[in-house]
Formats: sequence, structure tokens, C-alpha cells
Amino acid sequence: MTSSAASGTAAGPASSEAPAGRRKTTSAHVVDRLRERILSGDLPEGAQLRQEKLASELGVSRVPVREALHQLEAEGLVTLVTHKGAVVSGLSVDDLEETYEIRAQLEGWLLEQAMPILSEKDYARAEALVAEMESDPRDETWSDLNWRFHAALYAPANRPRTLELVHKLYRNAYRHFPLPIRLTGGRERMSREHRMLVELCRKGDVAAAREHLTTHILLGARTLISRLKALRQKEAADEEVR
Amino acid sequence: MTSSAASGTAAGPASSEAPAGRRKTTSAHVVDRLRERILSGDLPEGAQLRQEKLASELGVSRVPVREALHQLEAEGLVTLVTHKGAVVSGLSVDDLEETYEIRAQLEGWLLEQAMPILSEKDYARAEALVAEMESDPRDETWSDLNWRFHAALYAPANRPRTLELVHKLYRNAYRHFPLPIRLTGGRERMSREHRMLVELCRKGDVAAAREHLTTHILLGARTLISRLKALRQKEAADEEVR
DNA sequence: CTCAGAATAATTGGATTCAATTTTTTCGAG
DNA sequence: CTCGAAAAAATTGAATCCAATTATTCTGAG
Repeated sequence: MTSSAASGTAAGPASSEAPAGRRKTTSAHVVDRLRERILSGDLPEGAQLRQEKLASELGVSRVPVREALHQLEAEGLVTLVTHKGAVVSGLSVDDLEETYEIRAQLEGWLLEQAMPILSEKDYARAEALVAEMESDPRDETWSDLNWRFHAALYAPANRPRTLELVHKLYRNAYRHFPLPIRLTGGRERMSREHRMLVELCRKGDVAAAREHLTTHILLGARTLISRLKALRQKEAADEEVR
Repeated sequence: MTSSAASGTAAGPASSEAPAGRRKTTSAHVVDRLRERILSGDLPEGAQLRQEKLASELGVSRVPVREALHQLEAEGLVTLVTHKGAVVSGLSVDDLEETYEIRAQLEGWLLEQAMPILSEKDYARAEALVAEMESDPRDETWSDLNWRFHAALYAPANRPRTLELVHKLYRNAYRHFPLPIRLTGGRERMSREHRMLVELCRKGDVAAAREHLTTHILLGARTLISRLKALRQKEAADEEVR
């Protein structure tokens, strides 16, 4: 049954498991899988996470599942209620607003730190990502490309922990917006603002670039959130009727 | 022997347990206890956390202990290595520097947001805390009072998640400084800077207050970290001799 | 037919048990 | 005496089993 983990004892990295030689623990595997499914929206906000179901789906016992759930709770992805179970955590509108405010602060600072070090190679890389976003119509990949664009401009700041923190906030907020209301303002506006940002970086105008970035983040957030509010009110109204 | 836990699950809240009627899960209890011991320095950086030992100390089985360890790992307090065990996590000098930089950014922003709303009541409260810090000679309470002083000035900003994040960073960094090198620059300097900060807030000079706060944080961090570096080099040298 | 309450099932929390891996100790060759 | 390999002990990882709690179904009185 769980032999997939047990059999991988010897030096047999033949199949598709473990790209690095590092053998993973079952519980870590469950964490990765669950995090993936939650962040991708496959397990939407509010979904019940039954231990037995998850365990059988992954072919493991409930023990590593529970350890995973505890870890994900600390990461803020699930909420654990005593004797009632785990659900994929939601985020209130206030929390979402705050998340974007934090992002605006930290990303503004990251950009400020990175700007003096940014080179033509970085600009080219960023613009290539903008082009990729323009050519790829899929909504699912957009989020990742968007992050990589931002990260490309922050990376030279050499603040790995901050970058990781911001990335976590980014992914954790994004999943709460249903597909229909993502990409508010349209892809064109996004591209325009992204190209403008690179341009300001090229010019070396730190203050203008930071200002542009923070408004880019906060305005985008405001639009997204107002639409989310509308959607939730509509859902509440539908609920009323039902 | 541990069977006493099985039958006698009497979570006797006779003493000081569970102020609210809400009964806690064993694993949550272990998390709280361990977190407490780690943040207080009772379990110092690098200490091995043996599951059996912790379990017997707390009178529980290893299962809740392991769940707790996973949770604390996600919180960044312990490091889990497969088949080798858990250790209280350390923080590199770079990580510490970055932590303080993040704090400087977020706390500066919190203060900015709070300042227009701050009232005389808040100033009085902050100054009372400064006075308490001046009169209380114990080093152990200083950290908590210091945080409460800062938080008093941030609270009106009404950003609970940000405040929580900053608090977490604060506690998580502080524990890595051994007692001898805490309170660098002396308590007098701290008091002076704190009083100055309140004064600037009273004046309503947002820019000056923010600037003063960030330098207060960053300069303090620089001093602390340089002393930590010296201490670690000294320790390394002693190790060499041994 | 509806609703309160008991009986039952489903689900979580925790302890015990077993397997796999690492660390320590033992023992022998050089 | 030192070094290295093998055996033993200690420790972690995970599965199964049991207890406690919550959700659901059944039943009967009104």
C-alpha cells in the first residue's frame, strides 16, 4: 500500500520521485500536496478536510495527515477546530486589505533596495516576463508569471526572507479571489503598469518607481476587493432566496 | 507508566489552566508550553528536542508532541530534520538583520497610520510604560514592556494582522540575543529615545516620528548584532582552544 | 406533521505498537 | 593504542487501535 515510500530505500531514483536525492518524509509529502491543492484553488476556501478521506486518497495513514494539517494551520492555510475538523481557511475583506498594504510596504522597500543594483539583464528579464504574460492567455499561469515579474525586480535586493514572506502573502491572498474577478482592470492595464515600472527603474528615479509600485499594488487590490465584496453580497442574496 | 495519562485524562483545570471554558486540545497545550520555553530562552537555540523526553515531561504521548513540533516548525521556532530530530532553530546574522529591516518598514508604516488617530490617552499610556521600564530593573520583563510600549503607539492604526506579524518577528529575534548583550546602549538611551518618540508624535510631525522610529530600530539592531558577532567569534575561538 | 430526545454513526484526538533509520557501543585487526 | 566494521541501543516515522466528542438518524409524544 504505502510501499511507494518504503520501497524508495535503495539508490533507485529511477522514476519521477524526489528530484533531489533527499528522501522526504510522508508527512512533508502530504503538506506539499495539500498546500498545492489549496493554493491552486482546487480545495476552495471553506472546504472540509476529512482526515480519513485525505489519508486514503494519498495512500497513507491519518497520522501524517494530522501532522500536515497542524503545519498548514501554522502557515495560515487551514483552520483547525477542536473535535470538529479542519477547513480551508478564509480571509475577511479586512484581512485581504491589510495583506495588500503589507505587500505594498515591503515590496516598495525591496524595490528601493534593489534599484541601485538592477542591471540591464534584470530589465530584460522583467520585460521578457511581461511579454510572456501578454502572449499566454491562460489565467492559471498568469499569477505565477506576475509574481516572477515582481520577484525579478526585487531579487537583487538580496533579502531572501523578505522575498519569501511577500511571496507567501501574495499566494495566500490571491487564492481567495474567484477566477471571474481576477485580472481586474484587464491584462492591458497590467502590462502598461508593468512596462511603466521597468521604465522608471531604468531611469533610476527611485521615489517615482516606489510610488508607482505601491499604487499599482494598492489600486489593484482596491479594485479586486470591491468586486469581491459585490460578489459576496450577491452570494448572500442568493442564499437568502434559496 | 504513562498510562496515567490514558485513564486520568482529567485535565484538572483546578489550578491556573484554561481561563475560558474552552477546553484545549493536548497538542495545543504542548505547542503553548514549548513556544513559551523557547521564546523565554529556557530552551536555547540549538537545543535538541527529544520527543520522548518532552512527552514524559508533559505527561502525554509522543503524538501530540510531534504535532506540536510540526506546528512550531511552520512558525519558524524549530527545525525538523528527517530521522534526526528537532532542534530549536537558530537565526543567522543576515536573517537577524533582515528581520529588523522588516520591522523598521512595517512599524514605521504602522506609526504613520496610527499618528493621526493617537490621543492624549495613548501618549499617557506609552509614557506610563516608559516609566515602568525605568523603575523595573529586571531584564526579563524589559522585553515585554518594550513591546507593549511600541504596540501602544501602533494599536490605533487598527491593523491587527500587521501588528501580530511584527510582534512575532520581535519575539523571534529577541530570543537569539544572550542576556549579556541585551539592552545594548543602556536603558538610559532607550528611555531617551522612547520619550523623544512620544514627543514627536505629540507634535504631529509624522515624517520626523517615522524617521526617528526606524533609526531607533535599525541602530539598536546594528549595535546588538555587532555585539552578537563579537560574542560568536569569541565562542568560536574558545571552541578552537578546547 | 413537527419537534424534542435518545440511539447510532461518523469523526476527531490520543495512546500504543511496529518498522525504519540513526547513533552509540563493542570488539577485533593492524 | 587507534581505527573501522558490526552489533546493540536509542530515536524517529508511521500504522493501528481505543477513547472522547460531534453529527446524524430514528423514534415517539403532542
